[in-house]
Amino acid sequence: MKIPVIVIGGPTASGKTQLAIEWALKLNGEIVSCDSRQIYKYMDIGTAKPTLEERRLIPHHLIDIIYPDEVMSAGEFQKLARKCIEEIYARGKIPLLVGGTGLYIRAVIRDIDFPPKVDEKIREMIKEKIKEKGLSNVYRELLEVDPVTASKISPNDEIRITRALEVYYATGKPISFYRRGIDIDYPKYDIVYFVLNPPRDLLYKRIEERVDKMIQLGLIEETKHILNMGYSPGIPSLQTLGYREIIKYLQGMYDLKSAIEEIKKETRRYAKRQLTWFRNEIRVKLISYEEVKNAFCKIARYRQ
RNA sequence: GGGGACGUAGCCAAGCGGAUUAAGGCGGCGGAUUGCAAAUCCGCUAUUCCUCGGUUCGAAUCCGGGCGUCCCCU
Repeated sequence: MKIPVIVIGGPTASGKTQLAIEWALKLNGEIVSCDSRQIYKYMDIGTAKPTLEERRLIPHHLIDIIYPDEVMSAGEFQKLARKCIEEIYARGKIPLLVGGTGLYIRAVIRDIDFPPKVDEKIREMIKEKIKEKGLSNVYRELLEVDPVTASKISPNDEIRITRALEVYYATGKPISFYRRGIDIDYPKYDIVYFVLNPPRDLLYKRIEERVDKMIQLGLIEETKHILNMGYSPGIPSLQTLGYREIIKYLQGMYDLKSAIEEIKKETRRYAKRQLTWFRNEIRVKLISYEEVKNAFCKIARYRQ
């Protein structure tokens, strides 16, 4: 028998946290956060983590699991989340997978096998090569060793070109080899996948309010604090929306007002990207706030 | 009342008679996304240049009237 898993996705500021807690209480569930930023310690305000009270009310997993200078990946996350889900279920509770990182959710619930871990040195080597020979030449190289993947990637997409090439060098096989036979079904668990989909104007309003609130709560101080601990402003975790702009403000590249405007704008765009992802994810149920109650009926059978 | 400047997409803005089928930026919208994903990347977004008329083979570009905005003088 497959383990039942309730998935709640949705764009940032759509109210996932609150809904998840509400449902977890009703279902006797526990929450597995599926958020690529809330995994970081110290980054609390800017990632809108659930409060300590909320976490006391319902156990939340996979929050605060690594330090800002550590790196998480979809593959690593997949393992961690699956372990959580199994443990929760073994405890006689219902796992709720909730968050805004669509790729992480997909990695957990679909049957995706990621290529084996690649030595950091290989990536460094490729980055060096890009610096020396230029991205277009490195892209041409990918075109030769893995034309299938290359044709799907933009010649400007440095991150994906690097990845495809590093997998090729590390394993001798094109990354497209590892993508074959991916099942688009949900073979792993018994999934009910909801996506919160508020009207665009309401969502944007909520984003504005949330960003203002983050500033009030001390996003600037939090950023300073992380920097003071010795973390470099250049590390991937600090490229996170919000922290990135505040760092620029602290460096004098923005005045505060512009920084805040920039965060709002970028958050809107981020929400849009999330919606694109969720909209095109298979077998999801997009629900408005009005439909939330009705949606719960579909999962009420799990109530104990 | 007199003089001057200007009026190009939601906003900013280039073009100043024919390589324009009207640059570019911002914003907006859509999409991709398989071990960095709150990252990264891609696409779309003015059949028309305030308006009416004129000059011309040809006008956003020149001329005139109208409307509007701004500045200066009185």
